[in-house]
Amino acid sequence: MLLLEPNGLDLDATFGCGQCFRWQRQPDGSWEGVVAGRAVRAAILPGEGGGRLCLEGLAGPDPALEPDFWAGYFALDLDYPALLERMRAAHRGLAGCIGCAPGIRVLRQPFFETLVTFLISQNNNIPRIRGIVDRLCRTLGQPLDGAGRLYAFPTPGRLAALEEADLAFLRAGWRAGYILDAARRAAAGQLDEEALRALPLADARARLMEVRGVGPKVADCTLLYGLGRWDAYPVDVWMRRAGRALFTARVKDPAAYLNRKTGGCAGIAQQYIFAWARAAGLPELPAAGGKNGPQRRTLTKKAQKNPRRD
DNA sequence: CTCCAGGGGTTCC
DNA sequence: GGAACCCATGGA
Repeated sequence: MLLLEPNGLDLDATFGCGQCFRWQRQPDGSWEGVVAGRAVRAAILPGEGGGRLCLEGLAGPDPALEPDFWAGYFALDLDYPALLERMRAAHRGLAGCIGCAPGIRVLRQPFFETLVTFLISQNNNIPRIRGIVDRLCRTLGQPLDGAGRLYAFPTPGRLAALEEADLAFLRAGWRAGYILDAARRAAAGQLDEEALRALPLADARARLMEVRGVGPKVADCTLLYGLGRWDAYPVDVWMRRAGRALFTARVKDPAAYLNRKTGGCAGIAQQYIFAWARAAGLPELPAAGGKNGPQRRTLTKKAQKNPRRD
């Protein structure tokens, strides 16, 4: 068992915000998840000073032996309270967004699974993403316990040997081919994690986008969540982007900006803005400049399907 | 039955 | 370059 200073970390908000898909909430409010072959139960124990983050090992190395690994995963090595204070001070609209979920932390997730899960996430919704990822791990990941409940994420090598038909059980649609291409490149050493961490941002991004199915959005999410590239969006950049989003929308509709095809990632600020959008109930918004205007597409589709007039 | 879910590839102009 | 369309699924 490992106890860490949570520094304001909110597990529900962090695991539920759509940056990760393998943590499962338990009836008692704790969370079970597998990270890089380590299965743990996580909970915030009440106590003085915001309590303690408690990590109980379920399989793999005991968390107590790897405090740095877990502190890194939860980004506890960053002074998040100070970071949030800077963000709040720098932008009024952003302050409101942060207020909706101040306990969200951008996790540092394993590279390959982040890449694959965000390939799966495209044009998809969170419950189904979770289902596909679960089937993927359950079927092709290494079992971590005797109960058949905990599985590691499949390795690139395991996936690289498969054909698209072998992944039909995933029911992931066209994304299956993308997964295989990513796996084959990773297995062949064409997606070297350390290189991607060290490369200038634009180069790392371009390298990722060589993978079939990786566009701007998946690349950005992988850089941020899976490669710890905080520099992908240095403070001034994400502040400017978030600021532009909020100002453009007159602090009314940041989600419209975030839904734009290439502008989806506002770095560390992104999840707070999404939290704001969720709290505000965003669905009916007419996505400003989205991939294709909803009404338009409907009309076109209808017209195509029903060419005859009356 | 229709829409759509936090993309991306392809194919037009 | 931008715009339109397609891609497979499953839930509402």
